[in-house]
Amino acid sequence: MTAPTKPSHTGSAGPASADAPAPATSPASASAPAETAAETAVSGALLHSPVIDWFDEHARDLPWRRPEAGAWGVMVSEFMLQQTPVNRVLPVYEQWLARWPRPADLAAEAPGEAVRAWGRLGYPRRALRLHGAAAAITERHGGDVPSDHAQLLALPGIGEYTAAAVASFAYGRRHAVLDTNVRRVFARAVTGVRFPPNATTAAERRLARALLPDDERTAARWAAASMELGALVCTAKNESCHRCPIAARCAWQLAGKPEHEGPPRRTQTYAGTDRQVRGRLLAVLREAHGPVAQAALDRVWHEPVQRARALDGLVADGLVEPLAGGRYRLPLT
DNA sequence: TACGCGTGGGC
DNA sequence: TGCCCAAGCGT
Repeated sequence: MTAPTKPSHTGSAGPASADAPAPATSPASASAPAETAAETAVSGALLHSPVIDWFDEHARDLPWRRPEAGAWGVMVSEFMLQQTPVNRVLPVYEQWLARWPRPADLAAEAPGEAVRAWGRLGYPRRALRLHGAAAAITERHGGDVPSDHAQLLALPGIGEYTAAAVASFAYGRRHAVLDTNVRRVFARAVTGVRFPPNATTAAERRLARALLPDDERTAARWAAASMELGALVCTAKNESCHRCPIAARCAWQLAGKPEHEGPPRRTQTYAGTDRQVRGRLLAVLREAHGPVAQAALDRVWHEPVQRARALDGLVADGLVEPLAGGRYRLPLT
């Protein structure tokens, strides 16, 4: 119930408190400038107000941002948004919350029902983990989503980003929320490069912490605002610098928007992989309400070795339950 | 650290 | 058309 809706923020966005003296050793690529903590603090304070003001004006009205979503709504949305676009999440989110309005409601269901309701959002292990997290919340936290970062982090499917996001968005806590959007905004606005490194670095975490406003409420607004800026304006492709509230201070803009240097950005293959086979197998099981015969699964992929490997993988992951007589179903337990 | 893990839309 | 991308996590 503590979801911060649209509080005033214009208060003290105090100077950032950097814990580390200075990132003396910049990453191998030399992409990060050797900023002092003091310089970072100054630039951070200059960024907060324009970005938060922009957010107040342009933030999307998303269901998990409404007060009635609660911490559970925020948490469900964060699971679904891990690598899946907002527009595809919206309908599934609404159905999910209507069916399981509290963690205990989901925990009382078979995990296979979570997998089925997940539909075509992709990465269905997230559904299993969300079910597991709901069970853990019911058992260990009396059915309430914890607000403590460490307790969130201990739940299945919740990593560094999601723990910070739930604590910040649902409870207004002060955490560096470092997702792909924020990393891109920082890479451009502060570091002056087009894209962040492939994997999150210690330097990025330091920077995110240094840029975090001291005031808790302001920090939570900043987290949501910087993320939204990356999602709507400072996008990976076709960025809209003309709409950006900090374009005049953006290091990348000031440097003439240089092209990406360094290692190629990671791209994932899909066609012909086990992943594609797993997707087809699970699609059959989702649509069948009951055990499925081996023969029905055999039809989704012609190559028997890969097909068997994919099915074994699904079973090993707990997404599929093998039954006697070569039949399979979504897991009941 | 790098990789495996789904799915669909935009260009 | 392929390729790139989308609020990561676990190992």
